[in-house]
This record gives sequence, structure tokens and C-alpha cells, in this order.
Amino acid sequence: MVRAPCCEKMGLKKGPWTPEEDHILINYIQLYGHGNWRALPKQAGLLRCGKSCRLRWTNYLRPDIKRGNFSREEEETIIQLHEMLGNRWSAIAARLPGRTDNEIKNVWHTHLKKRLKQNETTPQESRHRIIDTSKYDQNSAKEPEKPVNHFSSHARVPPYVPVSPQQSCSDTSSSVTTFVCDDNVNTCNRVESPENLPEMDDNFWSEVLSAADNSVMAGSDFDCNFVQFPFLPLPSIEPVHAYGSNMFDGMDFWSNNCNLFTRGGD
DNA sequence: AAATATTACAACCGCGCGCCC
DNA sequence: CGGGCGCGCGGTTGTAATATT
Repeated sequence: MVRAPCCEKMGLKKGPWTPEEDHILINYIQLYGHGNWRALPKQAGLLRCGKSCRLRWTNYLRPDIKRGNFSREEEETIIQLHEMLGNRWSAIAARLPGRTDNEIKNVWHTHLKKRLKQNETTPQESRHRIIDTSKYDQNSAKEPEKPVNHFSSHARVPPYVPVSPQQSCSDTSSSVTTFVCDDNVNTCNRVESPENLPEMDDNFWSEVLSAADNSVMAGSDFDCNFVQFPFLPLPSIEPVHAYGSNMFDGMDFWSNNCNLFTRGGD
């Protein structure tokens, strides 16, 4: 069987994705979905192969991905499932909502495998007590808070940034949710040029997270404090289609906020 | 402070499967 | 039935970030 030529032979780009590419991919999938991965990059105007687009979407950009470190419970689940299923990462991922097979595989190879090996060398340890508890507070049932990396990637900047909460949205509760912006779209243009971007220091991120929490707390009438990251011209901002009614079920910032707006119509 | 080693994880590669013609 | 194609999976690599010497 003859395979299609590989990306580089077709003059397609490889390597890390830029925020601009992410943005294009997100916008395209929001508008048209991803029925045909092979055709997608061409239609979206990306110099990537379909496979690369699919990987980027499923492993990083998908709105239902849970960002941040794995909880102790998740790690225990992975270990147990791996015991049952072996290296069937996708099967394991299917039982861990919001986690990708790639992420689980990485966690396994970087943390859990080593931990298991360590435990093997200490036979007095109960077979089922395979989690390394040494780093947890022995006097407390609660594990110490781990630092949460909400945007772990080498593209550590989300495609959307917060501005003043001028723009509000309302949520319709259909299975495919549409967001209607109440405010004048021009409020988005305030960050149209990079020099107007808020500085991304610690304060910046606490504001992001606090804004995210506020959005969730506000329920269906949450405020959308996020606008499009200005990689592309912003003729206008228009409502986008979310991926389903469960989009706002969780508390995850990324899931809740990265798809609120897209590039406006031409 | 610089060099080196280690870790973490996004991205790539190749293979196999299923569907369609 | 078999070839072409698209997709998903698991293994592996590349490299930035971090830790250690």
C-alpha cells in the first residue's frame, strides 16, 4: 500500500505550534468542525498536515481538556487502570475525563513508572499502597497543594486574554450553545495591538483565574471578560458556537473561557 | 556563574484498523 | 477481493525548563 507523502515533503510545517496557528485552528473548528482532518489544514489556511492538526487539537486545544497537574486520585486511577489494561493509553484516557492519552502516557513515563519501581524495591510497602506518599503531609489526609500550571505547554500563553469586564454574554441552553454578545464589539479592539496587552506577571494570572471563577459563579449569565488574542485582524467579534451544552459544567478555566469569541465575520 | 544532567511534555512517526469504492 | 484513504493508537524524539554540580 502506498502512503501519502509525509508533511515535510509537501512543504508543510513541523514542530511546535505558534499561537497564531492555534488561533487559526481553533477558529476554523469552531466555525466548521473537523469532519475531515486531511482537508482541514488546506481549508483553514494552515501549512500543517491533517495529522498534526488533529494531534494539536485533541491533545492541547480541545475545550474539554482539563489543564493542570494530575490529582493524586487521578494518578491512582491511572496506575490501577494500567494494571488492568496495560499500555492502552486511549482506553485509560477514556476513563479519565478531560485527560488525553498523550498526557497520561507522559505522566506514566515521567512519574508513575519511576514511582512504581521505587515501591518495588521496598517490599514492606503494601502492593496497593503504591503511591509515593513521602511528599505528602503525613499528619494530614489532604495532600499539599501542588502548583497548578493552567497553560502548560511551550506555548504558555492562551489564545485569549482578559480585559476589563465590559462585555457580557448570555447563555442559551440548547445542546449547541450560542453566545450572544450584548456589548458593542469595539470593546475588543482595545487590545488589538500587542503593546496594549496586559503584562503577564503574577497579578495578570490571578486576575485571569479570578475572572474565570467569576464567570463560572455567575452561571448562565456569566460575564465574558475575555477577548480574542490579537494575532489576527479583528474586524469585529461575533458570537461563536460552543461544542455542547456541557461546556460550562466544569470549573476549568480553559474549557470555560477559551472559546467565547472568535474572529468576526468578513 | 557556567556547565552539565535531568525532567517534563508537546509533537512526530509508523503501523494497523476500518470504511469505501 | 483488494487498493486507497483517513483516522487513532502507542512508541519515540526533540527541546525548553529546571535542578544539580
